[in-house]
Amino acid sequence: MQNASDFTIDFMKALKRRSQCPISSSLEIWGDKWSLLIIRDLMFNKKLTYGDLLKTEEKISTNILANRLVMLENHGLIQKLVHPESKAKVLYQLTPKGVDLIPVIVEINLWAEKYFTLTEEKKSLIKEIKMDKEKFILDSMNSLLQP
Amino acid sequence: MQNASDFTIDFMKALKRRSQCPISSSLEIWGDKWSLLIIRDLMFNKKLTYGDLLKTEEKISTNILANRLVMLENHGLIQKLVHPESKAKVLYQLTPKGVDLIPVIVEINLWAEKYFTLTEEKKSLIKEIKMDKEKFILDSMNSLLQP
DNA sequence: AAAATCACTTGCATTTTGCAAGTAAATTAA
DNA sequence: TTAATTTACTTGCAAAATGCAAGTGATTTT
Repeated sequence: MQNASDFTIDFMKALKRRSQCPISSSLEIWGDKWSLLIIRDLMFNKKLTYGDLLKTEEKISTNILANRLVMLENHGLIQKLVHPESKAKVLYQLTPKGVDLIPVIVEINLWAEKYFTLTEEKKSLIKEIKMDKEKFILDSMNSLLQP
Repeated sequence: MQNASDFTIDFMKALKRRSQCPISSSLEIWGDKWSLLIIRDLMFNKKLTYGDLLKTEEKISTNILANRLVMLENHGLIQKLVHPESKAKVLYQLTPKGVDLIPVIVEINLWAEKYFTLTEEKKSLIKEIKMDKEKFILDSMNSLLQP
């Protein structure tokens, strides 16, 4: 289905921008139902395997996950790492470009807290954000950027 | 194609959440390539007609625009207004729920400015945001919330 | 009255999504 | 050592969404 040259076509298509608008350009990379969920998971867990990402509550499909990981990797938001214990496993982590999406993730959380009913766990996370948003963002980014 | 009962099914489907996660719940409403572009346009222009929204640089298709407008309206992010001059025209504007997405839009702009080449116009907008982000957000929201 | 504009709707081809089975390489269990 | 399991995808297929362009009924303009 999706072989190397098909993928290249998709990737090249994504490089051709609908407009010069920053919002539009961004949505072309991660404006779908799944990509920010992957960013979310890597933000909270630092390094995850393909299998870890498959097991989330939202139950992403294998082909969608594979496709999104390749897109995010090719756009420089995530990178693959060698797994310390197993050649069969791949680890993914955010790049600095991906880490820079944390303020977006934080603002989405704040918006959602206002309009959705959330679990106590999510509520306490958001309470923590609200105590000092900028500090939360900075700490999260620093934590993710060190090895 | 999309009649009232088909639409109800779609809308009810969107109410059933993949998970309790705030990010996931949000993406289920506006996590696509087009919805935040509509929010963007209403943020900068306050009230727009269907035809105005069709004429943007990104060239959204008529069926996609119609579908997104209905979804955003049904989820309470935008509302329709009677046009002061014409029964043929409909005006759309952001509700407070939609206005509350401005911090998200702002953070996306800041992210994009770091990773894309932007026009001078967009650069100066972002320069203005950076001068005092919270003030920019507050002023934008207040401006949109008054009649 | 005819033509143009408006907000959609529709037909159709293409693309994407989602389900579930498949595959080759690596690892673990027997 | 062999067999079974795990891993990261890949694939086949049906359903759903997207995008192009024409269509439609109501309203407005010529």
